Amino acid sequence: MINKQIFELHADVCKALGHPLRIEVIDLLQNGELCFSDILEVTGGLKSNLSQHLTVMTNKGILKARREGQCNYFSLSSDKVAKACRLMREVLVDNLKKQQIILKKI
Amino acid sequence: MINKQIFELHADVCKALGHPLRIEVIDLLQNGELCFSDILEVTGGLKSNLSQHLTVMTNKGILKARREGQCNYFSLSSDKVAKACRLMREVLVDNLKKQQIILKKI
DNA sequence: TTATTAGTTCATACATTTGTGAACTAATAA
DNA sequence: TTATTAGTTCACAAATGTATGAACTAATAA
Repeated sequence: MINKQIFELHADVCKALGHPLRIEVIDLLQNGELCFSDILEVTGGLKSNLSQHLTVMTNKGILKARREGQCNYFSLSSDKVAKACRLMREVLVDNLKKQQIILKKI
Repeated sequence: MINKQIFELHADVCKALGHPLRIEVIDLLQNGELCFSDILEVTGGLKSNLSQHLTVMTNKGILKARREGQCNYFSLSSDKVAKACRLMREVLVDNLKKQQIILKKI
């Protein structure tokens, strides 16, 4: 299949959403760009770990990086990422609501 | 942080998109429900493997399963999943276009 | 020049996901 | 009852992803 290659690339971009720290970063950057240390201050954890996650997200094209002097600023590559992320959050919320309804029946 | 739990749940739902076979299944189901063997016929591979992927997607609430006699029918839990998936595909396509432009400059 | 800030890269250990084939279950047909 | 169809579950090996701390680089300040 010729399409299998597309599915691999597509899944690869989607993988960039599949980690709690990366979701947190996407959430943070919805209000505009932030530099590395600002992101680190909010998320906590090791800087090496954050740096690696940001690198992955940038390589997969969901973040843009812009260096200015000592600082490295990160932003979402497009609003499509934020939109997709919000839709998946809605899917989560809908699931949790359904589970609540099931819970009440028991 | 109280939010960290949300990020974990959110990432967990997003993880369900991060595999080529699962992307292919989401693509397939955009036209409506299909039973297991119909999906297998299109995607190929081992039935045990497909079954496990479908189970994960169902558990994470992005697919619904409906048993009818011998057959197990699968469908997208909501159009939000399909929409998010299409947005991420657009992100991929935009990236590939940008790479093309860079390539031409070289 | 030396020190500091801001972040990246690397090696490695650890954890999670994935693929595989065999064994299993549940529904229907012979 | 026995066989077949349709799919699930299981155990385990292989591959991938993640966290950690130490070493590194590049830009600015003293």
